[in-house]
Amino acid sequence: MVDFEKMDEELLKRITTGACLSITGTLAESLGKGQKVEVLVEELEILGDSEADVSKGEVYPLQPKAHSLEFLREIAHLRFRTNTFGAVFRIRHAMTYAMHKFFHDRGFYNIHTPIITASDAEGAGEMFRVTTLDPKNPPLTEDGEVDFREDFFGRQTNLTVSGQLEAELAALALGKVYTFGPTFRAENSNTARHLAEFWMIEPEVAFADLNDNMDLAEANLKYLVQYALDHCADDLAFLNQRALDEEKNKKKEERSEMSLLERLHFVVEHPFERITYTEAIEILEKSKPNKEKKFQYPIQGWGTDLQSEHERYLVEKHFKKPVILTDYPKDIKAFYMRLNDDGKTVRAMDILFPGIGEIVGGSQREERIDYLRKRMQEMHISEQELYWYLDTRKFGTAPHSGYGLGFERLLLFVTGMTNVRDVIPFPRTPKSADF
RNA sequence: UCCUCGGUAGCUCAGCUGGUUAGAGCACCUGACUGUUAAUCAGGGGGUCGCUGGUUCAAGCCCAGCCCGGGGAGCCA
Repeated sequence: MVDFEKMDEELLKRITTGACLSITGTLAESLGKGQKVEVLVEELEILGDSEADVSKGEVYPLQPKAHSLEFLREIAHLRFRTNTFGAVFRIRHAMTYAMHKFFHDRGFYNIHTPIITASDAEGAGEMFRVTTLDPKNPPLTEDGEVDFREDFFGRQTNLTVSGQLEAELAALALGKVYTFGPTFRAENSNTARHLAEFWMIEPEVAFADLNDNMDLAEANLKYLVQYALDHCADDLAFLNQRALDEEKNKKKEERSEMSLLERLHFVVEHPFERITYTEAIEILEKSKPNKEKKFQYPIQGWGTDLQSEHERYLVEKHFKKPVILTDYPKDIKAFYMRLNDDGKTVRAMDILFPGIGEIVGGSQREERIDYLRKRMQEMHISEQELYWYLDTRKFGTAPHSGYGLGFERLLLFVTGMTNVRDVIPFPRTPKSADF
């Protein structure tokens, strides 16, 4: 509250949207509506003018009005200043802290797995090459190929697509470990759920089977959601209202059945549904949309991977809660997953969340070296390159399990935002690495 | 990468079946006002209509290619 007669008019004029002020005054009961208290300004200093050069047609991009998230993404260096992104990134911090607390309180050790890696055999996705060679004039071998022996590490290296294999090494010594770090995928994925650089949490537990793994993951997700409810109430209330306002512009059938806060409470209060892939196929085959041919991809019987529309049906229509799908056919899963006694399925689990899809992917690992070698051969994965991984099976192996949790996908659920690009400060996506 | 919708002022958008000097609200500037809380009153400046090429007497509007963004799909976390 400024007394216009006591303040320098020129000074007041300089206060534009975005300016940084230092104010000294008296806190008093407010006469205005919509607020209880206000500061009666005695001293006012402008620490930082928000100086757009009007003669050049410049403007401070943030205006006192609602901006589209797409526009704010283009000015990611300034979007921290909006109340929406303030709330989102405070929650991101809280979730980071809560993640470490969850694992620490349960006796897990945090392992820093390498970001630059020489292995490219994991099959988790396309990798980014790391090199210091001159792209215009690389050293060549006699065969005319690029000679990576001349490269910085003396071999081809990439950015990691997963810390899992290294985490397994640690788990088979320390017992319970987890990683929490950046992960890179050079896939040309253009969706609201994928980033080229994202953060992943990968716990790995010795002597744990798939059931232990599911229990851990479910507890993990519920703990984080509960932590947000307990510690980020103001920001969640704001985001809840924001989402409700957004929904007003949508058609009735496109609106969600529950508000953000209702969804968070619901997840904490209800057990996740656990079913096998085989049971899921049966449900889908008998489902209404399948019989009425409403699915774009009709259920082709046992063996094929589920499409997004099938996962959404199970989670959003059939069970109406998070679903853990287990025991997938081995042919659609990674080489390190433990083979079941039926010889055709593996001890895999995916956790599917409403509106997000796969938020967790994990498995009980194949600890039996013969089975593991056989799978690697079938999938053309070099034993020489992964000798260090096989060594853990060779020398005193143990049953163990783990999973990967996509941090940004979790944040989508907790914040109610709908695009992963809006829950990471500086998103990296195909054709976009600004700031 | 595929399908689909879109790209008009700093932002959000309008622009009818192609037809004179391309509009609104907000923002910005000037002045007035001042118990104001995102939108007080009056006036003003501001647009190579994504880019390139084509059709036409005439293109913001039609056609082609490209670039960028949204939504959906695939890949996955």
